[in-house]
Amino acid sequence: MATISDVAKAAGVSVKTVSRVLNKEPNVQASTRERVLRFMRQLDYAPFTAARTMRTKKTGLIGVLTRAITSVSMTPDRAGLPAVNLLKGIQTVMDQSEMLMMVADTGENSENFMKLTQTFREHQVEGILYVANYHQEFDPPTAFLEIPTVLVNCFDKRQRLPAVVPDDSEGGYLAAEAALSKGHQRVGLLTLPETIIASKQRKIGYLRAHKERDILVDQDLISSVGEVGDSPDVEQQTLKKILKAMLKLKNPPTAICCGNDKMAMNIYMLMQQWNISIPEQLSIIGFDDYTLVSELLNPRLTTVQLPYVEIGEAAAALLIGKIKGFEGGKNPNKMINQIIGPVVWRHSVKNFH
Amino acid sequence: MATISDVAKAAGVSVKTVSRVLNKEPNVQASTRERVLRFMRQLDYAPFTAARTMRTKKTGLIGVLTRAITSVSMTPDRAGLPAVNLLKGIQTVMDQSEMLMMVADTGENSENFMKLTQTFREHQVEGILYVANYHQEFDPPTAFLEIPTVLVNCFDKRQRLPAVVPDDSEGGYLAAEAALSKGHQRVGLLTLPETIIASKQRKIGYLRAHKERDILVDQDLISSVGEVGDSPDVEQQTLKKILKAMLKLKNPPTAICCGNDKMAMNIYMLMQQWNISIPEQLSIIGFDDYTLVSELLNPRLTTVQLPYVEIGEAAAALLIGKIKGFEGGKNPNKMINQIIGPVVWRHSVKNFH
DNA sequence: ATCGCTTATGACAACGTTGTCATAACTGTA
DNA sequence: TACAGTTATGACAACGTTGTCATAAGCGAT
Repeated sequence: MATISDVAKAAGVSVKTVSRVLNKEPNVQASTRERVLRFMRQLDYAPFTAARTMRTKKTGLIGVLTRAITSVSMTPDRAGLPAVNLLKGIQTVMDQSEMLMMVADTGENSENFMKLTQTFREHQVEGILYVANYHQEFDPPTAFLEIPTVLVNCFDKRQRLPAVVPDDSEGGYLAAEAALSKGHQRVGLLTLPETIIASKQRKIGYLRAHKERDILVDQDLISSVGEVGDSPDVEQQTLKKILKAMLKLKNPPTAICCGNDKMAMNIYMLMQQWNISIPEQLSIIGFDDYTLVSELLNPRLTTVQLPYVEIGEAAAALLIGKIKGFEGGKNPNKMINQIIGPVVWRHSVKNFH
Repeated sequence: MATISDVAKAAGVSVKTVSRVLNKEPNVQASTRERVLRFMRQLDYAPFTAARTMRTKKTGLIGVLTRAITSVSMTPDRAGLPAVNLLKGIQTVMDQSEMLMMVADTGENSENFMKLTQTFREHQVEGILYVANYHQEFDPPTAFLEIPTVLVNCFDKRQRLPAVVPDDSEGGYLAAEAALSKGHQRVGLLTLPETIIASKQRKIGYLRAHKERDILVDQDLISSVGEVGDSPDVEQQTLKKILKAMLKLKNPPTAICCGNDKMAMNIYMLMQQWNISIPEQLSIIGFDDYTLVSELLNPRLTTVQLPYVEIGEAAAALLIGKIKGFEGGKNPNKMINQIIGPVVWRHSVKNFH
């Protein structure tokens, strides 16, 4: 591999001059610059990042710590939108900023986690993105506090680190509104397990929407489906039971807000079995806009978009801003940035007006 | 940040001794080692990879060049199994080998591609994995030939680089056999666009299966669905037309092998509309085992598994083998390694026996 | 011709680590 | 007691690059 001094020798200049050309510094004569560049090409010279890093302490590296890759499941699980979409958003921004991602997947065990953080430190990453695969709380290790870090899809309760997360409360509001604004009076809410943050927050939004419209909330129309560890089969059975009970009420719901699009899909299946037509007899509102599901269901699913790509972008922009020293991202001063997408209107909600 | 010489000074030894402890070299007295380690912890010392790399030229870095992240589509497309599963397999092996992935997504434009390759070179990656998002041919740039490289889900026609790809021919054979072995005599084949390598090879396997059983192939039962650029809507229309024609034949198929699970899903929808029951009136065999689809369809889909995780693992093992100098991976001597999964039996194929 | 100012270039040290070689301190053997 | 062989340690250079400083060359104004 040719080095800077090989080029210098060939071009008959000092290494410093080659360095200047390399870094596009001023005060190099055009003719000299040309010649140096010519010899660089000729010798197939490539700068040696390690040496450069040694002097400048800059690597152009961003460490991405995640479970998004390993969590891409071969078996269908409760999880909704694949978390890789977060990476997609991050990738886009990194690409524009000439930064390179070092992706480390933590897999299942969290001891791996500390080891990988250490490795990042040794490689002198300039910033860290910690990407959770669903909206959750996260207690960052001290190493994170020493390097510019942004949390993605999770947050630090003690607010020491900036975070970008879905605005689930607003999402729950939008989901309920999707039904209420079309004249529905009895709107059911089937949430993911209650322990999940998204469930709690969306319920808050759902309640707010009812309050704003002075529509009384019926607790019989609200239920969480299953526990966190449930197998898909168990989950499906639980859903069936709950839904059956809800539809047997003397005053059943005319619309149901689902925990995610996959749950909506399961409901579609049940409705088909029970010969209940969507949306004529029952309207369905999903969550995620997992288009693989929402666009393929029949009728297509009206759902609240969970903008993972956007969230990833915002987080990456925020981080780059922190590193480069200028304020970047959507709300640079807020510690927790919340983002939610719009309702994507399709054909699963009946209009009573 | 503490350096090796800070530690040396604190412990009252030379830097070289600290270096020896760091690299677990022999010939260090136990007591000295202890003391050095103690001061390392105390000073929160972390070795500086850049400096180390400068001497050793080893980085522990593997460059992964891919479109698997960007290609995670928000809009439903023809693509089958998400290519991130390949990354998942790779990740597992890298983790075990103490290697770190530098993931660079090439996105759409291929000029990016050369730039990223160059960046890898500058960062002194010890090996490169090029991950295509569907089985295709690939013409590697010369830079790839100078660094240990393994192609994943694609291959070099001139066989200069080792590759791991799906065994689509065998897959096509297995798909056809899934029907033939259950007594079907008229098995349809609906392929993805003909230009795709998978389509061609699977057809070969399909034909071989028929030949082995001395069952005549009827060209009317074979068709490719759509062109590469088609929108989902157009594709669905095309599928509808082709399928309608095929089922109207005086001697219609009793089973159909699909290009992928998504296509199978579309067929399920059509069958539902046309009131044709699966598998009683028509058996369906998928491809991919995209469980999100295959496990949720009703009846669950019998399909040929496309083992992306395994393929990723094999490729990574092969690369690590090349780098570490020992023979690794499944078939270290073959340039093109083909892998396919088994038929996953579910309930979409009728048994005539 | 002289001065001051800008532009172009180079010499040299430094970054943190490890490889090479030298040497001191021990060990066991004759 | 002397000698060879092993073990533990350190001094120093080198890796490829860039930051600092020095200096030479060119230029316009006096």
